[in-house]
Amino acid sequence: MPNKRVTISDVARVAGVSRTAVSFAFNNPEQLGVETATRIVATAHELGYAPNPIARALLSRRTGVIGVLVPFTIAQSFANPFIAAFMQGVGEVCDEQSLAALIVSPLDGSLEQATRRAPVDGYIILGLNEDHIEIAPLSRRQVPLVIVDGDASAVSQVNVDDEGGAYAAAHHLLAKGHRDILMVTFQSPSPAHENDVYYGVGGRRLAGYKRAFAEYGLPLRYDHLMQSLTSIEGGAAAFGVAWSAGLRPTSVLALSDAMALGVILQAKRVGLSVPANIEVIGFDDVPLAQLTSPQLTTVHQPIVEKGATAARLLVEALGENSPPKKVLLPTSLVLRESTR
Amino acid sequence: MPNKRVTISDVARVAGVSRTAVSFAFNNPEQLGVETATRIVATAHELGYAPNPIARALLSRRTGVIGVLVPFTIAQSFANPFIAAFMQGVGEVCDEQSLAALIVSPLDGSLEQATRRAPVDGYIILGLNEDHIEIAPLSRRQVPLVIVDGDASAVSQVNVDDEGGAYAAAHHLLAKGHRDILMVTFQSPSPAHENDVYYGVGGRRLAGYKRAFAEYGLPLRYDHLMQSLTSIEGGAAAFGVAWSAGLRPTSVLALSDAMALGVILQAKRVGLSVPANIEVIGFDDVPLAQLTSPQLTTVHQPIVEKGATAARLLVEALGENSPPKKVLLPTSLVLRESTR
DNA sequence: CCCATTTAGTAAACCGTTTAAGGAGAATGC
DNA sequence: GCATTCTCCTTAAACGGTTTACTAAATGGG
Repeated sequence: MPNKRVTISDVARVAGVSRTAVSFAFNNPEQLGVETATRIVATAHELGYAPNPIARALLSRRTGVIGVLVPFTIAQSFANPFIAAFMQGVGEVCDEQSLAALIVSPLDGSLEQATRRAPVDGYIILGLNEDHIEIAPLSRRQVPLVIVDGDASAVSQVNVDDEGGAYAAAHHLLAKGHRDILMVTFQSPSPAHENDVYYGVGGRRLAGYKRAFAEYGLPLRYDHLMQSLTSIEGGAAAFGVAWSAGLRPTSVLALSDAMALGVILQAKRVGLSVPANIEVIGFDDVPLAQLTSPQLTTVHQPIVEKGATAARLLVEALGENSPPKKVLLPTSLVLRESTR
Repeated sequence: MPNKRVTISDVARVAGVSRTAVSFAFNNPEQLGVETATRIVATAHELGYAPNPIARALLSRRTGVIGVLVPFTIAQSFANPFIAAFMQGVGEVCDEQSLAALIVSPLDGSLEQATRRAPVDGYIILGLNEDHIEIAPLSRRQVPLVIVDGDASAVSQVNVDDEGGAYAAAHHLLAKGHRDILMVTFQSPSPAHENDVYYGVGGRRLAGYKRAFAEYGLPLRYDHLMQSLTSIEGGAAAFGVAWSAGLRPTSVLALSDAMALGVILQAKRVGLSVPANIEVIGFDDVPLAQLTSPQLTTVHQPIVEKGATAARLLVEALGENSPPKKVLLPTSLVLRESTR
């Protein structure tokens, strides 16, 4: 029996004024006599009145919330150190702009469905192109967007040099003489063509590996490519499968740090020591990578900065007609203990 | 020049029907002739119409978003492994109930201000009592609430056995003969009385330490109690100050894992080896605690479950008049490598 | 063939605010 | 002393939907 929330009308009635007067008392006190204004405020306080943010948002067309569209469940997102670091960057801008950030996950498997329900002013979109089937309706509706780790022309985008970073990682191993290199990859969301492993972030990173291999006159061996989920468990599973299949690589290139950590875990389980018996390089350089043992050699990308940049671009896009911008952030190979 | 969003009126006009008909076409198709309904849906699709979630929320009094009120900035929250684990639990319930979760941070230093702007259906409140000055207005307004790590009577609450867990940790060290124990604590938010270190989570944990000390006929020595921020840096700083002050403890009790990790870091910096020269016990058992080197001995609390429980209770509170519930989850000492 | 019922749609009210336009009375200008 | 300007407050419309009540036409039963 939650007795109805007290509205502006209640305050108006009790104070014996119009609803407009109450609104003025808070937002435009100079329109009112001092005595009336203070009386209204007092009544409001007494009644425990707080303006309904939804009603306000409807009128102002601003919720003060920005959405971050991710292809994971909410639980997975919070468990994912990459997302956590990214959101930290988004959060910095939100804090400074007095905004809030909402993680928007697929609803019944559909991101588009989810966007129909989320009360947000605009979206940062992770890992999907502007013309992706789930995203296109948004741009069509002129919803302010920023694409991260994907392609866009009509809206702003933020990317990192995935290809270059991956090249550096693969080159490093090849230069040290490794020839039996296992690659652990994740599935790209909805590739443009079936079996198109070159789509999206994963594709760009693989392209980097490929270029390095090519420089050594080697092809990218698809039988040395294990696909799994981008999580510690996924990485462990991938290495487990490879090992069971009889592969005995001398090093591993993982498409994400989480997978790399899983690989290391599983390698230890089958009795290998890292980096003595097998060297492992990850990708992303999540904060966690410095805390594990061994510390992870990985391709650094400025995740927090990426999040902050995306948020800043979205804030811009929320304003008057601002032209779309393209930002490319650098990557770099960070040598730690999981390689010799 | 973002041409206005297409509204239900636009669709109605183009399709040559009333706004009601358009609404029916989506929510109540059986009220309409099949031919009309499909025509309306087609027009809507063509125009790229999507109902405005805000308008909908205003009418239904439901946004589908639950707020998590935390005393940190958004950026800090996402960087905080405890919050991350907690939100993972909240997220599990959100995923299953098709809800979203919004982290609500202080606005201009005031949580109460922040709650006036957030478009949410109810709040999970971390670490503040129901009658806290920032919270009271909410309960007064009958906003559905769940208090976590705090006291409540009119609304549901979720707690863990902080006192018991802390007791176990202190007891463990004392039983091994330690007598020179440093305690690293964080400041409780807005204590009931000035200098009341026994307020809130921190207070309950300290009380547990105190009980263990008492069993050994020892007082809680306040000159062995360093207060700092609950972060890795904060822990490092606290140990640094203690060390500089000439303290040479044989073990450390930290009120959070983050602080414990900071202590270990700083201990290593001054040339100590953990656990050989100094033993360290944390609190919380964040997922990270198992990945560090040495792995952290700590008091386990079921963080994810705590988040999920809180979310479930809030979902209940969102429904018809449901009585408030009190849940107490257990804690347990987990021995790992930071103790011998 | 007439009355009752169903079908297919509409008009109007409502959710809780803000804002543009306006009006009554007091103060000011000339 | 009358027109004009302030001051202070109100009325009404708007934001973008949903829902209740109602109506006109079609159908059915006897």
